[in-house]
Amino acid sequence: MGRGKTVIRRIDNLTSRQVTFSKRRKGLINKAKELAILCDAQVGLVIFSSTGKLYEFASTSSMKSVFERYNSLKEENQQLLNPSSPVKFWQREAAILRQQVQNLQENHRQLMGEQLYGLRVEELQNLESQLEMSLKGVRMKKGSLIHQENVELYKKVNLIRKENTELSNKAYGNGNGNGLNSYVFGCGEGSNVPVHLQLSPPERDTN
Amino acid sequence: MGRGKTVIRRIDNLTSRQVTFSKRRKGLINKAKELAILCDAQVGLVIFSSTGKLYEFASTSSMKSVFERYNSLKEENQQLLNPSSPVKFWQREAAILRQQVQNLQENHRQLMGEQLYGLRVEELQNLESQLEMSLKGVRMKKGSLIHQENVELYKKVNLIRKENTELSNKAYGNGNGNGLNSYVFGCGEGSNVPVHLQLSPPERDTN
DNA sequence: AACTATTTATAAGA
DNA sequence: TTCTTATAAATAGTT
Repeated sequence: MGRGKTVIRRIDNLTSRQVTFSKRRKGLINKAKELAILCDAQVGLVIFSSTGKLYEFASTSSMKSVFERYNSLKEENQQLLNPSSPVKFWQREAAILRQQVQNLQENHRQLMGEQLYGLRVEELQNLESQLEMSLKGVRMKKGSLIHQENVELYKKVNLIRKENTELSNKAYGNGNGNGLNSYVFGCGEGSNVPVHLQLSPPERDTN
Repeated sequence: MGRGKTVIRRIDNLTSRQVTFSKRRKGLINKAKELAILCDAQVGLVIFSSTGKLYEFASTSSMKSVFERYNSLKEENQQLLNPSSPVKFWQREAAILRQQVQNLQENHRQLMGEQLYGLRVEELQNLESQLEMSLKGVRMKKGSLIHQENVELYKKVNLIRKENTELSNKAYGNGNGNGLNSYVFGCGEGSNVPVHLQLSPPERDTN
């Protein structure tokens, strides 16, 4: 890809070899990244220049984890002779779990309304029903939670109001106030207007 | 490089992800080879597919030598190379995966409208919005799928109708039939009633 | 698995 | 080194 066709053979000229190395190294690492992201793969790449300088890329946290995975997998071949080895057990365990994670992830994505490509109309219909059910459940829960909170707030306000009344009575004498004046007490600033509290109306259902 | 510009983001569709993986993996390994030859570099490349399958390339005799060089340069522990405890690795792997499964399962249950106990109103609100979005996506997908199927059926029916007309003309001579008779042909049994097909109305949106 | 329209990478030149 | 540009190569979408 360039001004001329290139034969794959060691570049003799030092300068152009270095330039090519720099360009292609960048390209290679970039492609490794893209593969990892696009295809959900784990990639480890190590490059030593002819002068011994190290360049690396690992799609996961560290090159170490890539190496470990590589070695563990390679180890499998040697452990094959010993079928009852604990390594085998854990490898199988990991494989099962990995599959489980993949299934759950796919399921999750579909529940999030993504990755709907392969589905048939019937399957989409089921998904839709499921989502409607879920939505209903969530809305009910939210509604009852809000209701409950309101009830508690209402109680609290009533309690405070009662306290106010009692304080008012204490301050102005027992037979004096009619109880309505108690509202001018309150919390000092900002709350000198009577508050009319009631339960909030039930959540409207948009369905 | 292809029929369309590609955004670097996980490919949702499983099939095309696998196809892309296969193509790009080949390309990447090829580029790694070329870099090694052209620029006289030592390259090690390890790729794990999302299903856990291993692909590798090492420009020198073995991946091990690449790792050794890497480790000696990084001055890291050499125990990676003589894996004294592959069991440990797989145990850790399994633990991580198990945690992942648990998280996904909890998430899944909440998306299914279950296990909503600990959530606050705000969290429920977010969940509700998410579900509404998902539902919208699913309905759109379903709608377009049904529409598409209808369009194709419509085309097919038109084609068959045309064939019928032509057959009718052949059977009764060119100037003879008025074309309507063609309907009495058809598929033998069960379909001797003229069918009036049209595109179905757009999906009603219950939202 | 092929094909091909496009995009992307890069060789050569500045 | 870095930028530009012509061209080779890779590959996304399609068959």
